[in-house]
Amino acid sequence: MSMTHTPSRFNSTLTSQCQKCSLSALCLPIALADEDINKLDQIIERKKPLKKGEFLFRQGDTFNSVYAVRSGTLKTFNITSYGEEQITGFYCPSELVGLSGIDSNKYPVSAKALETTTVCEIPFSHLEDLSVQIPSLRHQLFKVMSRKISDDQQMMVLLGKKNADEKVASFLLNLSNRFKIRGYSASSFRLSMSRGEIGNYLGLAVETVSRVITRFQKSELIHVDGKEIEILNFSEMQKLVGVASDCGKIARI
Amino acid sequence: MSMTHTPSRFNSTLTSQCQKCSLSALCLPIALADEDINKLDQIIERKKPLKKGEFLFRQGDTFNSVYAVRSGTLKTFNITSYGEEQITGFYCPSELVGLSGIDSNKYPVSAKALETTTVCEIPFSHLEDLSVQIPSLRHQLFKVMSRKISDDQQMMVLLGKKNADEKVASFLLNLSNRFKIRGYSASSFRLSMSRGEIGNYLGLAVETVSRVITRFQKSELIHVDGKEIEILNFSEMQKLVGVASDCGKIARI
DNA sequence: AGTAATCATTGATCTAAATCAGCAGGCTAT
DNA sequence: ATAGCCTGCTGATTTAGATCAATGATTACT
Repeated sequence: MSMTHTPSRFNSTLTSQCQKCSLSALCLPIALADEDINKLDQIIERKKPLKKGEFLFRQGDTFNSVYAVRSGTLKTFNITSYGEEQITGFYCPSELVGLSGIDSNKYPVSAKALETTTVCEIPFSHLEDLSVQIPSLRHQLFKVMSRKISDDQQMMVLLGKKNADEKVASFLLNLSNRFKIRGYSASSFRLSMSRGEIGNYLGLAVETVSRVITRFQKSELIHVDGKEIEILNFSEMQKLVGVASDCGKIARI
Repeated sequence: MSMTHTPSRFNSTLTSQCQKCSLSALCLPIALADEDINKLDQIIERKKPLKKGEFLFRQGDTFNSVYAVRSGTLKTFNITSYGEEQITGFYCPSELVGLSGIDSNKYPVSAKALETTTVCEIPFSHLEDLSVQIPSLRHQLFKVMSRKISDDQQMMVLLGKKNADEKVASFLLNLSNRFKIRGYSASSFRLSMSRGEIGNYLGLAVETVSRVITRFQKSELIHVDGKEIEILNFSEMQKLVGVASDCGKIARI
């Protein structure tokens, strides 16, 4: 064991963690040269796992870092003036959480683990500095933020214009695609969030989510067993959400 | 008239347009040194005014530039799979349009003028280059994008959780604040969008918008004359939208 | 293992907002 | 001017989804 620093299971400077990480093709290192990945690697802190229900940060906390999910799932949410929680997003491995804190230097949302979750902490000031040295990293960062903006706008369309069936179908297909991109099955996966959380996110009552899911199962679009979901009929599901506008969206990385 | 380039009413290289622009304190030049403002100024193209109904860009167009609104108002919208328009935002002077195009190199929305509107075109590749030289510009750009993300998330809360009264009240107070920040009256302004466009944006039917506005007028919260709006009772309006969570949001630049 | 607590499902009822429909005031184009 | 067309307003009716209520099914706790 070295005396000068304490390499841990979560942070070794001998070899690049990012290079070994199976998510590097989806995460910030995308399109970076090996030596640049190493530079990025050195500013990243691997944190110890969060247990289900633990906070990564809270609404109002001072913003210092963005976080890349390594494993598990997070939700972000606001507390409204009536004290209810409003979920603004779910985050899968390789996705970046906390970007909304840059503007005001405080996180405008809280982030909480839906299951045991590990994240890479990326101090934003270091990331900004590094983005000056590495043009492709800078561009990637702009792309990630831009992507977030257009995804959120799609979400606004969903909330403003779609009915319950379309909302739930969009949600399931969106998750399916995110799993697919990460190399998991697109047709069979486990929901890490509760029906209540799905409803909260989609602007629906729990009961409505439950009824829609039951209805989808009866019409053999999906098969459900608790939190396990299997999508049986993709083309019908896609028809439901409106293939033309959404599928392109949903299919993009 | 020079032979080497053609200075126009909209683009003079002799003096910095940005420095003279009354919006510079709100727009990208915020916090820039004079010489840096000049550098920024030189990559910006002032475009000739758009007439009401003209497009700035269309969904699917190749992304090259972001645009700062100089005067007038724009709306951005998606065309859904059913061919309906879904408005995703309204843009006032000093606000940046087109950031959602960075990711895919195509604009995922269309942008259209609601009235005679002038914009500054900012080629994004130049802006990116310049952001390497000017740290405060780079940081400002990250901030603007971050701000957009958190504003859109507030909009998601509005669409998902609020009733018709709260939606319309939030909308009016949000506009009011944007006018106030720009040095116009916070209490008295003109809506550049139709009732139909407001409803579309808020996820409400035109009739509902009309009824809510009439109701607000009857309870003396506002006074309305066509597109002219006067807010008579700010505190009641703020109570309606839920002061705690939204007002801080709405009040920020 | 056993009990409490939370989560999910289903049915009955209610309601906010959509839809349908009719009309009036402004604008544009002839 | 005048016809035709949007835009906005209001009333009547309908409906999708919320709310209320009750009961299983999972999960968490000790």
